[in-house]
Amino acid sequence: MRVSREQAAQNRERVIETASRLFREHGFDGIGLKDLMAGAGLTQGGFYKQFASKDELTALASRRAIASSAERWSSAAASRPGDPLSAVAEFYLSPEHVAERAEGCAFVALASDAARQGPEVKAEFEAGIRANLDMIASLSGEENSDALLAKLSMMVGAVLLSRTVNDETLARRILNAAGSQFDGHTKTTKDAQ
Amino acid sequence: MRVSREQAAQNRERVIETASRLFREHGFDGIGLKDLMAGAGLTQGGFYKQFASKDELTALASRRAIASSAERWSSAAASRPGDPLSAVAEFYLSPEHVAERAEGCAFVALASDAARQGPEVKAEFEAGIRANLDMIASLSGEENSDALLAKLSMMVGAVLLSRTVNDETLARRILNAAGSQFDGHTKTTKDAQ
DNA sequence: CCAAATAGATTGCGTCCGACATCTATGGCG
DNA sequence: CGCCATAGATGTCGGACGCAATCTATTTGG
Repeated sequence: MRVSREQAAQNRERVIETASRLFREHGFDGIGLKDLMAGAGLTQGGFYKQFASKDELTALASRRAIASSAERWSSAAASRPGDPLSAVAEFYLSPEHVAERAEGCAFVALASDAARQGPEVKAEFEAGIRANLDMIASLSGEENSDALLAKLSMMVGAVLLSRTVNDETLARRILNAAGSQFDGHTKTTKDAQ
Repeated sequence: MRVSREQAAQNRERVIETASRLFREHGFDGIGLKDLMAGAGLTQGGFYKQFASKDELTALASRRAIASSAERWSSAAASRPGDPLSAVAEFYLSPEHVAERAEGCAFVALASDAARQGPEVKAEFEAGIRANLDMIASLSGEENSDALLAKLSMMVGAVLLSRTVNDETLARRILNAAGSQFDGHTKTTKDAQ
């Protein structure tokens, strides 16, 4: 059935938005076009009128996922103007964020997958990393961007590793270990032995 | 055709070994049983006489990949007895290691995938993280295991992120940023601006 | 100690399912 | 009315998984 031009544009956006969540949850190879479209309330048939290929949607959804993650960073930073970096770390390294696979950090959820994708997808990740770095640099006033890159790497790695273990206690220990690098001894989550 | 008992055992090992490399290269969902068996010089037919399911092979191959990574850590550490941790970092954060997807660190290559797997696979990653932590703790003599966990997270995150970008210069910058956290200013790779 | 029977590793084929991609029909918007 | 976004059906391919046939290493009866 034909829908309004505006409706069609909204549908396209909804597909991208849905894909950004479902890809994070299941991986690029872990979910098919049928389920992606169904997640947006559509059927698979119309997919190729909106997108050239699954790869194109992969790139678009990557950009969306990364942008969504960036918003969470800046809103966390805004919540503690005095020390935005530790605010970001506290949010980022929380068990709640680790549990939110579909809406959590795109780097954590998709980096292993992205490494195997083509230049289009990698370009989105590259731009996302640069943007993220610029953002926390301007927020924190830190001049040494290498130190920020190292911290970003650590945060991504910590959440990633904490998602691969069964033991909840170990998962928190990893998060706390990374968190303690930010502020000496401020606990970022409830204590873990 | 029947082969000797010993030959069959070797075949099984070769399948696991092959899978540990091909999974790292293509992801758990990125390669099928046919190609996995073909990589070991066998056909798909006999798979289920050796393994209960693809998931079982996934867990076995994860263990193998992690063990293989651990060997590289300890051999790197052994190459510089005076400062094993920086030796590990230098090897780990090198562009060569980043390029070696099939034989590089299993955490980097498979962590995003592992986070979506069942408890069997996660158990292998959990054990691998613990073993890795114990190893570098005894090697470095560092008592603060949280500091080591943070460094491990940073190294994994740095290699992971550097694999997701197109720009080689940015990739090296990420690696160097992580490397500089180990020894103040020792360069871990050739200069990147 | 050898030959026949058995065990079992591997193959090739088949089934079922879901993937991506394409085409036609529909029916409401412009 | 004509365009076009969507639905539904279809094609082709590759996925996981299973089974019967094959052929030989191993075991065992003589």
